[in-house]
Amino acid sequence: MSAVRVRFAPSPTGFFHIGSARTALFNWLYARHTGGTFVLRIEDTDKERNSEQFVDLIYNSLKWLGLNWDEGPQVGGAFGPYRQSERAHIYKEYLEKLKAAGRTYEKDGATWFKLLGERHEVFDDHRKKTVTKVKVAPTVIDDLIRGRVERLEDEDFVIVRSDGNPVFHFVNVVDDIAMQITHVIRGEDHLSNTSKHVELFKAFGAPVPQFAHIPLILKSPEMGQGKMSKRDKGALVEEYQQKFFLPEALVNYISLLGWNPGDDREKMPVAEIVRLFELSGVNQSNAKFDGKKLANMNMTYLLEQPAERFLALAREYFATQPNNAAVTANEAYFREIMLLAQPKIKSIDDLGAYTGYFFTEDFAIDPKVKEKVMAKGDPKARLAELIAALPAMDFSSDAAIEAALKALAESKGLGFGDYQAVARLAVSGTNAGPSITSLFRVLGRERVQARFARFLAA
RNA sequence: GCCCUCAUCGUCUAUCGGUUAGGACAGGAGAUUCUCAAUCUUCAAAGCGGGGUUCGAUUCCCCGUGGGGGCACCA
Repeated sequence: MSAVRVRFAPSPTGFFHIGSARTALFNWLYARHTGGTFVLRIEDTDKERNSEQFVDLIYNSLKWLGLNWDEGPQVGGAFGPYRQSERAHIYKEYLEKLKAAGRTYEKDGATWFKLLGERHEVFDDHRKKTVTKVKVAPTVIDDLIRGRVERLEDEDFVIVRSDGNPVFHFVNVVDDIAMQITHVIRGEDHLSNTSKHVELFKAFGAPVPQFAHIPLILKSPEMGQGKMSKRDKGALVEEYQQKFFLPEALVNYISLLGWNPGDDREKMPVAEIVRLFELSGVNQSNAKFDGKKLANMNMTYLLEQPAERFLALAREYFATQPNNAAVTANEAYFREIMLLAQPKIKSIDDLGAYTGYFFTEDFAIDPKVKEKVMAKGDPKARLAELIAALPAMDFSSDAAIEAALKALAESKGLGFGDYQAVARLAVSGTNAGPSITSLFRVLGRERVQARFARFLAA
C-alpha cells in the first residue's frame, strides 16, 4: 500500500468555520494516524470572492488548532505551488491532455467536458430549458464512509469558463492527480459532485482516490435549521480564539462530531485521538453543534492547566482588554488572583468580570445581590464588628483568617455566614468569588478596611 | 421538481440479532461548602411509522415520513 496523502483544500472566500476546521482535523488525524502526508492547498480560483485576508485567516486558524501541514504554502513541498492561482500552467497542460484525448469541446466560449455516450435533447422543467443528456451508465463512488454510491452523471459540464478560468471540478481533480492525493476526505456536501470528479479522473487515466465523505455539522436547535454557516453565531473558529478557548478543547470537541473512540471516553489528548482515529469509525449521520458541550469541554481543560500555562493565557487575555489595570498590577498579586480564579471560571474570558474588583477600587456593587444580602439579619452591624476586629486580625494565612472570623462569630453567638456574605459584598460587590478568607488575605488588611468603611458610608 | 444521503434521550453518541438500551452535555433534586463554581450522589429523558426476514429485531430488507446535501461559466 502506498503512503497516504491527504489534503485540506479550503477556498478563502469567507471566515474559517467549525465545519472547515473539522474537515481539516479529520484529514490531519488520518495523515498523522497513518504516518501519511497532510497537504494544504488554497483553492483561490474564484477571483471575485477571494481575499488575502481570508488566506491568512486559514493559516492562523490551522496553526492555532495545532493542525500543522507537511506540504503547502509557507512550508513548500515537491508538488507546489500550493495555491491554485499560481497553478495556471498546470491546468493548461492537463487541459491539453483532455483535448488530445478528444474529451472536450467548445461551446458559448467555454470549454466543456464531453461524456461518452449517445446524446439526446430533453426539456428540463425545473431549469426551464432544453438540455442535452448523455446515455451513460451510473458512476460508482466507492466511499469509505458511505459505502457504494451510484449517481447518474449524464450531462456534459463546463471545465473552463468563457473568461478562461478553469472551474472548481476541473482544478480540484487536476490538483489531486498532480499532488498524488490518495484519500479525499471532505464534507458530504461534495458527494453529489463526486461523480463529476470520478469521470474526470477516469478521463485522465488517473487512479481514482479513495473518497471519504464525512457528515455535516448542522446548526444547534437554538440556531435554527440546516447546516451551520459562516453567519451563525458560534460558527467561526476565530470567535473561540478571541474568547481564549483552549484550542485542544475545541479540537477534542469537534473530533467527537461524527467520530468516537469506540468506548465512553470523550476527553482525550490529541495524541490519543490520533492513535485511535480510523475513517471506518466515522459515522454517517449529520451532527448538530452544541456550544454548551464545547464550553463544558473547555472548562474541564481549563481546570487542569498547569499554573504557568494558565497565567500565560491570562496575561494574553488581559493584554487584549481595554482596562489594563490587571496588566500593570504587581506580578505576585496578579499571579495569586489568577490562581484563585482558575478553578472557578468557565472560560478565560470570564477572568475580567471575575477578578475586576481586585484591580480597582471603582468596582460595581451588584444591586440584586445587595438587596438579598442586606435583607437578612443586621449586616451593617456585622460589618461594624468586622471593622473593629480587623486591626488585630492575623492576616498571615487563610487558616488564621478563618480562625479569627469564626472566633468573632462565636463571640457574638452568630455563624460564619452572617459575616461572610456582607463582607464579600462590601469587598467585591458580588456574591460569587473565591473564599472570603482568600479574599481578605490577597486584598490585604488596608484594602479590606477601606472597602468596609466605604460600604458602610454609602 | 429531480438526484444523492441520513434516521437511538433536547444535543453528541454506544450497541458487531438476544442488554433493566449504556455514557456525556444540558435540565431537575440532593450532598458538600463561608458565597459562587467545581466535585459527588440521584431523577427524568430515546429506538420516526408501516410492512417484511427471523425463534427473536434498535440492529437486516422494502415502502412511507422526516432531516440534510446537491442540481451554476461558485467553491
